[in-house]
Amino acid sequence: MQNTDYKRILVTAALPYANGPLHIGHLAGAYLPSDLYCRYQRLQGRDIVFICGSDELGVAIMVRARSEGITPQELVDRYHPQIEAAFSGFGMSFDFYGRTTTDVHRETSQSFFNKLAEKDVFVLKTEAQLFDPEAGIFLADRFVIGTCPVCGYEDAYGDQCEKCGTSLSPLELVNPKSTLTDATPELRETTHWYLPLGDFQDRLSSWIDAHPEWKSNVLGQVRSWLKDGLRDRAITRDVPWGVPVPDEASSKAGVDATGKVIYVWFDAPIGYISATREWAIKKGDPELWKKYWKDPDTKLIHCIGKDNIVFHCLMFPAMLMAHGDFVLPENVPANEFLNIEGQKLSTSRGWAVWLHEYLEEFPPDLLRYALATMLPEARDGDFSWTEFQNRVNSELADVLGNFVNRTMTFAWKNFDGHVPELVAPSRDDQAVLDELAAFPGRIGSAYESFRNRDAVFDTMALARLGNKYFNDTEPWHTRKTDLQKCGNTIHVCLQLCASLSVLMDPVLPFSATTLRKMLNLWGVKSSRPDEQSEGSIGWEHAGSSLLDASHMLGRPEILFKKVEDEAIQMQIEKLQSAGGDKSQESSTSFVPIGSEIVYDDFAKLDLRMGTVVSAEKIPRSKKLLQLEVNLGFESRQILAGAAEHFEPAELVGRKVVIVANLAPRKMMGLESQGMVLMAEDRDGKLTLLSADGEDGAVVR
RNA sequence: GGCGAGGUAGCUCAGAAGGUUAGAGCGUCGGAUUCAUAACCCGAAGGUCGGCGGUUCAAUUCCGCCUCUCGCCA
Repeated sequence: MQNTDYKRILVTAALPYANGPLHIGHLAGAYLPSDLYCRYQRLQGRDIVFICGSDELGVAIMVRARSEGITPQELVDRYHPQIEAAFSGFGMSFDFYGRTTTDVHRETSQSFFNKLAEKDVFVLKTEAQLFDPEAGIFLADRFVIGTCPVCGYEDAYGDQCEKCGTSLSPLELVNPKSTLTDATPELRETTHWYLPLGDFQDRLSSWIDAHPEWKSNVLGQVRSWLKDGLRDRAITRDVPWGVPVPDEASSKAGVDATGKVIYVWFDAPIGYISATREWAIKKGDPELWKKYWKDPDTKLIHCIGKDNIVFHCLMFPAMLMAHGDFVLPENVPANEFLNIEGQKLSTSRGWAVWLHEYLEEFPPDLLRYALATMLPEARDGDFSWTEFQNRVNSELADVLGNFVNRTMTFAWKNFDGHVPELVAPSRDDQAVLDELAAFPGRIGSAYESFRNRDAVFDTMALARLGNKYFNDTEPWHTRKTDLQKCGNTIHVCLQLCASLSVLMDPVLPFSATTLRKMLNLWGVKSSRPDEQSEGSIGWEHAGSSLLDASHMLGRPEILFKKVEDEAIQMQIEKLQSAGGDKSQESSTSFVPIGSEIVYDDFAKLDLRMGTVVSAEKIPRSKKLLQLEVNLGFESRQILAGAAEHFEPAELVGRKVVIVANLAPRKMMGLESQGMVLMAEDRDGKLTLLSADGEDGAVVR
């Protein structure tokens, strides 16, 4: 149930991981939605604090720094300011943007950890893990590579072979190697703290059950985890980059915690708390943070992408429950993912729109608006540059910008830049003013329930209403026939502009400010935390007239310039060349030549010619085709992983080379008696290997 | 493989305690208009609501199976 009695709101946006720049997916997932919400709430005059910061700890950053030959601190010192600058360029209105390498964060995380240790929440387990003797650290599965015991692929990861898809544990690899140093890992015993999530299962379940209003994608995911049953999760790591396990906890447990740190997923959400503490310190009231984290009158909202659901809906709440002093999140409105031009976003492939690059080309409001209309609220969404252009040109410029512009220029041309008086309003005039009164409530309730797209759409509807009213009342006629009537129209249109300047502020904060300047409208509350605003005009006032008759307007200017085709074309080309170059780069590299063999090794293979007699798809398999191959003297059933490359019909009658003495193997319940040889291009495309010999001919 | 979320007009997406002609914006086509950023306004065409079955007087909406996309887990 939604409690509306909260006295204050605390909003957190997922901490971006400081190992690279931000892209459009970040913005669409967590940051724009949370910023819309916070700006709206500030205009409502609510007591709200908006917290975010860089997540700077953890193995991935350490590894990245190592590969660049710099220290982890140097790496995060590079990205933290970049990320912060991109956020600020897009107008993210954080009350505080922190980072997890601060003393306050270390202290906060450790005391949280200690508190849980004191309460005997943790479980300790000792296990053998792979240790890199050269780097002096324990290795996550992912950082061990070696030869796959199943298919012989030499660069299989410790958790899975990417070639044959087999799930592995690092201990199964032949010739395991550390990806950090190439050293051969050794098995060593190590002890770790675990959070026994199972102990919280019942409390988490009933807490989740009390929130049927959460988004279905979130509830579905969380219930699925709960149904599976929650397992213990290790919350410490043997890694030299993180918050050290505190002495109190380690001596209490009697464990030497040298070199052990708190797992990044444990300390990162605590980063919300530590950033709030730093905010309070900066405000000169160091205890102020407690009001937002510990007073049950606080409504806590976590804005995240869907990849973070389990941590924010189960793990962190369990931590907060275990600690006992903190409020639990009231909602976790997670968004889905945003694709770009129909393809999954991929930073490694260069398929991304980087925020700092965008800011060099276009004003931030354009992307804020376009993204807000495409937010992946219920399912994965798609960003395309032409869609961006359409949104900007036909909605921002044509509908909103043009409405403001036609109203303003009309007022200047015919009323000397003054707001005409409203005298004896017609039924049409009054009807529009009445409609206006409903907008703040309608848009507001959409923001309130995280339906941001609806909110933005309804905002634009006000400009549409204005255009229609302008057309219907035809002031360009009435200025000659009935100046009073004409004045009424412009009066009402100007009121709509003024209201828009407030109602559009969450999505288009920069343009809203420009519009207010054009209208010479002062005294509106700020939607930013850092601007001292004496303003008394808030969200609810936007439903009524904000401009007095004879109020002097400022000069009109174009609010939104159209985006030209060339600019869009450039962006598309840039994207494709970035994405294309990368894929070419990876595909130009041929698979390296395998290790040398002697003739006898080759002679073991019995290769034969054959003819495909029949071919059909195997119903439940994506890759496999079931082939009947005639070898002249006998017929074989062979399963070939070629379903994605050939239609069964096109294989029938083809001459093929097969490995005839390969041990039979069962796949999908069918026996495969051999293997059809195919050539695999760098892009993974398969073609048959063939010759003209008779069926059964030996291939040498 | 198990689980979760989705598959609705050309595009981006709403919606439906099951019930007369399934909606919006953009795009397209036609009309009207000229104050305005060749903008605005009006109208029209466009959908077997992923497929197949079932429940029902009635399903796109409920149930089952299948299929495709994305994700989580193993």
